[in-house]
Amino acid sequence: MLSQPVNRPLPMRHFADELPAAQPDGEPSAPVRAMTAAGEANRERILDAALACFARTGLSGTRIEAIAHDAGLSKTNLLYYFRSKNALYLAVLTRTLDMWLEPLRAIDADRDPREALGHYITAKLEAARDHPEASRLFALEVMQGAPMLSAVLATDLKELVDRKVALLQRWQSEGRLKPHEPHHLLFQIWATTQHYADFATQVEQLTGASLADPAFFEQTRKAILASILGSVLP
Amino acid sequence: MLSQPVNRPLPMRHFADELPAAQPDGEPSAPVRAMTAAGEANRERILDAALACFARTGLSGTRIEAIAHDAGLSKTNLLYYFRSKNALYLAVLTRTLDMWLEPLRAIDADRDPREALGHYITAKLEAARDHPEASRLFALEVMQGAPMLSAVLATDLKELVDRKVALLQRWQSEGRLKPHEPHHLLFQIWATTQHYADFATQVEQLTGASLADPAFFEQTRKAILASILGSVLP
DNA sequence: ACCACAATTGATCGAATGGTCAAGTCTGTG
DNA sequence: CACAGACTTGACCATTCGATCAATTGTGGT
Repeated sequence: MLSQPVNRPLPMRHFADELPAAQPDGEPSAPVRAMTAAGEANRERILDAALACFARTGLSGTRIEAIAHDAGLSKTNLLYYFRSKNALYLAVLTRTLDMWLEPLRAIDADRDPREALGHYITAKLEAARDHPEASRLFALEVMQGAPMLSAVLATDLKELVDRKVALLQRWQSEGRLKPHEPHHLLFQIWATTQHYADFATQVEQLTGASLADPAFFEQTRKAILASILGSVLP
Repeated sequence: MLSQPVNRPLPMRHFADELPAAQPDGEPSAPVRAMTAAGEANRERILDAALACFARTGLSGTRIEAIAHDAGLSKTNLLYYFRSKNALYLAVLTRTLDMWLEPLRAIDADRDPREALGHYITAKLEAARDHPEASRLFALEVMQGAPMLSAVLATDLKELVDRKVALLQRWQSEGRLKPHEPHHLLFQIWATTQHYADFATQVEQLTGASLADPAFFEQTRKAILASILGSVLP
């Protein structure tokens, strides 16, 4: 049984905690005094270190002390900035989520379908190359049933995807795309691009290369584009 | 510091332990007496329960007691069959690996490329439908750098993949497949099919359906076949 | 220079949990 | 039936790890 949280006053550094912050900004409404520059920097370093650790060993697999060590702080000091491991995990997730969803938003009704989808695939593959930890973090989270993210996924992501699916359907009805269940198209793009981040170990073991290698990146991009665009463009 | 393992005699049930068993069969070389029928059944139930648990919460996230509970045994009794959590985890992995790789082996030089690849994709999608936990287990393991599987992956899987890649290249040089980097073809098949198992939560949240629904399964299969076969068949 | 509060630390607590031990009970075989 | 050894159990140990607390140091603003 958990002991009642007591809810004593204590440091205002702990804002984006268990529940999504009331202020979407993430900043505390009226802290008595602003956070020191060093403090801000520490927060960032912690979040970076936490992302790396959580992406590598998952929530339960990472010791809070390892994160602190990687960030160059003591465990206790880390707990000063984030009241609990769960709070830190959630903070990392939310901080990364926007960046992760952004490319999808860029699929715009004004653009040419071929160009929009091509850009999207390229952007996703670049994200897989530049932020593989973010990809792995979400993969781990979603694969385990998204215990912390299900709410956001069911609302924000769902809504965003619904909009894009509608757009793809419109393009289809206008004859600018071949008939093709839009959801599957999205899944296919996600799956193939993220595969190179999530399973980088395997990819490297089998091909000897990684997305960090520009030639391999371009080869991969071409392969994905050919397969996916080929099946949806008229 | 770990205390020296002591290595006392003790029960012979513990065979496939930390390291891959000397006997690939997995059976102890000459047990004083054979395992009881009930014992065998328990072993299986433990492995089943462990697969489900590990796939849901990962190695560090599952308590050994939860597995025991799901299998209907006491924790101590489970530890009688598997000397440690790691040993059990490894046993689950190896037991599942063969089943997981089998469809790839079925890609045969004698068969027609279209038929062989079509069968492979279908088989992988069926596996994703019928054994999503196995898919998730491997995904978790590989995403974390395959700490327990890297040896097997680097040898068995690598060798198998090399053979199939060579076959695909031969088909290409014979003009029976369009030129297409074979590794990417395999990755694409793996990524798209496994996606429906690994990210089932997300798929269900966004589409309201799962592979368990025959109509959705068939729709998915068609979509994947169209995209992948379309890009490699002449 | 002072002071309120941010930042940092080391000691410590307590629950969770992997694993051990000693003592059984059950069962197939001679 | 007797017994060796498979199977089962509950008590217990040791450690890890998240989290708390009290106390100290650093620092920005007046």
